Amino acid sequence: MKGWILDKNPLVLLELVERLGNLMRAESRRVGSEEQLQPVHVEALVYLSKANRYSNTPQALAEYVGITKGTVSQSLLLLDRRGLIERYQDDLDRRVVRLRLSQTGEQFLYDNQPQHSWQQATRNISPNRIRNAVSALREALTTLQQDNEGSPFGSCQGCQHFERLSARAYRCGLMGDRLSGPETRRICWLYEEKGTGAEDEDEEE
Amino acid sequence: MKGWILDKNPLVLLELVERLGNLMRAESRRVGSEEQLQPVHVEALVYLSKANRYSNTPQALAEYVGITKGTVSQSLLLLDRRGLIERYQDDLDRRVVRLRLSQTGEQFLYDNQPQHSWQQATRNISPNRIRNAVSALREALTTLQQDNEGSPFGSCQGCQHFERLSARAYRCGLMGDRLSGPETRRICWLYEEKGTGAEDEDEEE
DNA sequence: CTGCATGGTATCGAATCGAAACTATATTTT
DNA sequence: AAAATATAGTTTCGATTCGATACCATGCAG
Repeated sequence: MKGWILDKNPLVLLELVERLGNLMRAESRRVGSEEQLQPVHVEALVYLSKANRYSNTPQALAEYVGITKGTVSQSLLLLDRRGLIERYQDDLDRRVVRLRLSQTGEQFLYDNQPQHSWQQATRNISPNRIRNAVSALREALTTLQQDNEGSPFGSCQGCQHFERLSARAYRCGLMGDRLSGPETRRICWLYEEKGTGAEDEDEEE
Repeated sequence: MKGWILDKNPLVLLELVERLGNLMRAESRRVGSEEQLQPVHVEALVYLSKANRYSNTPQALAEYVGITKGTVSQSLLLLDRRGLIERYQDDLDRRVVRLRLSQTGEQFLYDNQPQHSWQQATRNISPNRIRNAVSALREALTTLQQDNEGSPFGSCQGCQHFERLSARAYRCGLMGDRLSGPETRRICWLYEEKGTGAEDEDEEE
């Protein structure tokens, strides 16, 4: 048994992350209960409100919420029946389905504000402390994703494919598209850490 | 410049917390799959390994994981059948059921180490940054719990009922029991924030 | 054309989940 | 002390998620 007290213990941090995660999940449950939506449905809507053009597909969503594509397909069916999202085919690859929030979906998020309680809860935390916490958790997330070789999910800043063409013009080097300023802040599952290269290469034995 | 303006945005922090939560949940799923256990079962085992004498009940567990007592009852039934936990009646109040990990349960956690990947992921984060992150998240948690009037869940340090009798003797002022050193570090759902507490300063790196 | 990979859907059984009814023990009121 | 109420858990029910698997359609390589 580890006899560590103190806030420096990573396990204390894990404890907090899990508890906060549980509470926000409960919040999603509360928000969705009125519309008969499960937490995962609310999460999906929130995700879609934040995903960029490469990441608004069932597969990306499945990776993001950590469930299988079959299950996601079910959830999307439900959300579609309720008119909260729209599904349409991709032009180039007709296998892929693209997703977007419908007007009703946008309205739902606007009315219910799943993130409101979090904003309230963090209103008195100084920007500095937020930034420090973000920094630490981001590092944990990056390492965790590398270890599990799961999909990254990040936004353009910090992505190795991100290119700045001029003051206000950006570009994704991987896909070749030009990106608007706001789009560079959305969630992308093609994200790859701008590593120094020789950091943690796969060393098998 | 390493810092990015948006890092100060609480929503970025929420995003990280939720993603880390999802990943750890997936980790629980992975850990439990071998024994046919659902994530919530693994979470319950981990909780029981950390709960103090006032918090090893179905009700506390239900509050902690954020599901209803009926559902928890089901899960406990399953864990009992598998021999991972033991249930016994409380002496004073015969309505309450006390829970503890069985030998098999302890062994299961020891063998599978649900927290291992987290420990790995945070191994390179300096104690200072951990402490800062803990401080920020703890404040968010406290406020969130107050707003939702949910149960607190904390450990003795920082609890207003905590009394230090001598160098190594402690006491819970609410329940009146003397507590061992290790016990003061376990999870307690009677926790109540010490009203006028110490303010933590911001530390930059 | 053929074979194979990939994105998504359909189906099925197992299990969670909340709600509500229910039991048993405690506590408060009358 | 009896009655009313509160509390801790269990049980039951129907709805839903979930993973696994099979399946379908499109893309792609040879």
